[in-house]
Formats: sequence, structure tokens, C-alpha cells
Amino acid sequence: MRNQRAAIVGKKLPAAFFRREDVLQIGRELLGQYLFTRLGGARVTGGRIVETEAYAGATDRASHAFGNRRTRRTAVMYQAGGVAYIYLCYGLHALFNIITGPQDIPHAILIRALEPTHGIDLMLRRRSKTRLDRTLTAGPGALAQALGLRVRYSGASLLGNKIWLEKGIDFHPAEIVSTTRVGIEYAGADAQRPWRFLVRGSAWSSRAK
DNA sequence: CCGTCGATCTCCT
DNA sequence: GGAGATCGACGGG
Repeated sequence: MRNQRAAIVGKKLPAAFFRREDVLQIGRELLGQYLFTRLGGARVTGGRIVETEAYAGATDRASHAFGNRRTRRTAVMYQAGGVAYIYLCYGLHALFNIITGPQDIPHAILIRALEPTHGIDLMLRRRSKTRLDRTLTAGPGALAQALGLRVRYSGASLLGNKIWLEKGIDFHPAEIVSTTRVGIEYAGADAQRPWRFLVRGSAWSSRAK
């Protein structure tokens, strides 16, 4: 009942959504879905996802879990889908990922941008901004900061009432752009895979090169 | 508008 | 010792 009450705009995405094997398909389907947080207080913050990147676990050179590498940082990637993987990038920025697939399959989806819809004033405060524009939540580091997502929440369930997803828009394939992922030039042939997904024409996407 | 650069944690060589 | 799933400040055109 508590979880029902936590829903803001629609039904929560269930464990079965996250535990499917096809990380590329989930990466596409996450576009248009709502991501919400209620962290450090009563206020809900979030919006509709407009940009994702899929990381295909053991076989993907761009993945932290390539070759089934296990470190303290990446241990949560091996849990069953539906938990957060949050790590520190360049020593500064928390990057938020959704772990997908069955247990021991370390698939992850990086959430790169969203269209803010809820708790915009609190997100502005977390980002030390006064005006709402695309820089509030465009780019994975900016998005995580706006939502209050810190490394300490890595491993948190996405099925509870602190961090969760809800049903939003389902886009037609023609409304989705797929292109190469950002910042993984070291990944050889995997750097060329079109595993970054964007809502076509969205004004809220990152402009990373 | 664009390119450059510093910040500074985790993991790898 | 070096690089990285980044961002924002700064200086030049």
C-alpha cells in the first residue's frame, strides 16, 4: 500500500521490466518513462527520461563489468535487475545507472538526460541554479546531482519509495535516435556500437560529442 | 560560438 | 603513474 501511495503519475515499473535479458531493448523502452527520487526529505524530484546508454556487461569493452570484472565498485552490477549502480566519474560526478537482466548478468543502462517535471525548485537548488533550462538535467553528472543521487545509494532498490520509475510515454521506433556512446573511445570496436538512445528532437538531451 | 583546462576518486598497469 | 560512461569556468574569435 505504501508503494501504491508513492506513485505520482502512473504505475511503478515492476521487477519484471528490469530483469529481462535484452539490455538494448530496455534502453530504448526507458525513453519516456518517469524517474523519481524522494531523498533527504519529503519532496519528490524527477522527470521523463530522454537519453540513455546501454552497457552490455561481460562482452562490452566499454562496460565496467567487461570480462566479468568484479571490484567493490562493480559488485552491485551482478545483482538481479532493478537496482541502482552509481559510481564516481573523474573523481567528481556521480553517474546513475539502472542494472538490468537476471542475477550474475551485469548489464547496465546509464541515464544521461531527462525532461524535468517534478520538484524543479529543489532540483535547481541542488544544482545551484536559478533558471530552468536544459543544463539542469542534460548530461549524466548533472542529472544525478539534480535528483540527489549520490554514490552512497549505489545498490539501492528501484522498486521502493526512495528511487523508482513509473510508466510514462512509449515511443514509436521512428521517434527514437540511436547513435554511438559518449566518452568511450578506448573501447575499440565497441565504441562504434549505436547503443546511445535519444528521443528524436527533444530539447532536453545532452549535447555531448 | 568554440576549444582548453582543472577538479580529484577508483581501478588498472 | 595514468586514464576515465563529466562539468563548468575561462579566454579568444
